[in-house]
Amino acid sequence: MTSAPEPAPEPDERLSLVFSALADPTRRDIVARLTAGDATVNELAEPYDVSVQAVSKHIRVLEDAGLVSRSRDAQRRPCHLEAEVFDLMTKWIERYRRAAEDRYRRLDAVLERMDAQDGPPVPTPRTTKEAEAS
Amino acid sequence: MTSAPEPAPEPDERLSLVFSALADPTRRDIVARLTAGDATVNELAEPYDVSVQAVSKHIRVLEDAGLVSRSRDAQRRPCHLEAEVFDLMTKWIERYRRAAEDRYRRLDAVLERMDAQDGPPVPTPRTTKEAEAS
DNA sequence: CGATTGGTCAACCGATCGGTTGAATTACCT
DNA sequence: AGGTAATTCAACCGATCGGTTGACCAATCG
Repeated sequence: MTSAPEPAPEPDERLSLVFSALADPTRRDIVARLTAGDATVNELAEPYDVSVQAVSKHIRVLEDAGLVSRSRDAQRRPCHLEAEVFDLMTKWIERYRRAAEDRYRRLDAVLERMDAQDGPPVPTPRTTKEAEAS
Repeated sequence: MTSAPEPAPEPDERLSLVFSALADPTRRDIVARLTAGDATVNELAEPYDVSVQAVSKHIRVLEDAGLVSRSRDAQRRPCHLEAEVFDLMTKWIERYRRAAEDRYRRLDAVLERMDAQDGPPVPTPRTTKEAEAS
């Protein structure tokens, strides 16, 4: 009972966990430091002026988000940065960055056409309502 | 007093705001829908079964994070998705994704060397403690 | 003008968060 | 076996979060 088999969260909740985990500056700093190599809880806790328990909790959050994994080394539990998750984030972000770019391009095209002819009276970009109707 | 000039948050806090804003699935959904075009608060609130005030708050959070901007159109306040912020996130993520990759490459090199000679007795990756000493 | 539409402000509520302290657990070391 | 180092568990605390309801602007329409 001590180790539940982790019911494998669906990707949307996974994203929530990852973003939420990285919303805390201390947690981001821990991630940054782990890029230099694996580290134990005590090593990670040393630079901050909070209790070791607090850092342990932070690591737990990162672990639940899939950002770090841990192995066993005697009584130590070294933390290891998982790279895979960054791909997940990059994919999510890239999708919307690209969409925004496309929107810019479309707007540019409209402006160009407006410039070529005289002024059509609808310069406002389409709302989602209008988009649904198409 | 009603409109403070926004003291321009430093990049680290900015990252906290962005990640925190995107940690909520409703907010991510709003962002997704805004890629199809600008939309008003009421339009954005319509699909969800929460109050308009709640959605208004969500939009406020996205705005504070710099993810959306708003203009005026009569009594309407159309929301517009800001693309710039995604670059900030991508830059942050890419940095650590790359670092993780480098770490893999270094490990591969070590393993190769171990394979060429007989076995050097230190297969464990360096800890941050050790990294500091170098 | 008064009524209505679009949106926000204010106060409140239960849940979660980041932090604490104290006790328990686990594995090593004489 | 006893001691101690590394980590986690448990209970608690104040602050913030996501949500509600009700009142309050602000701008348009009759």
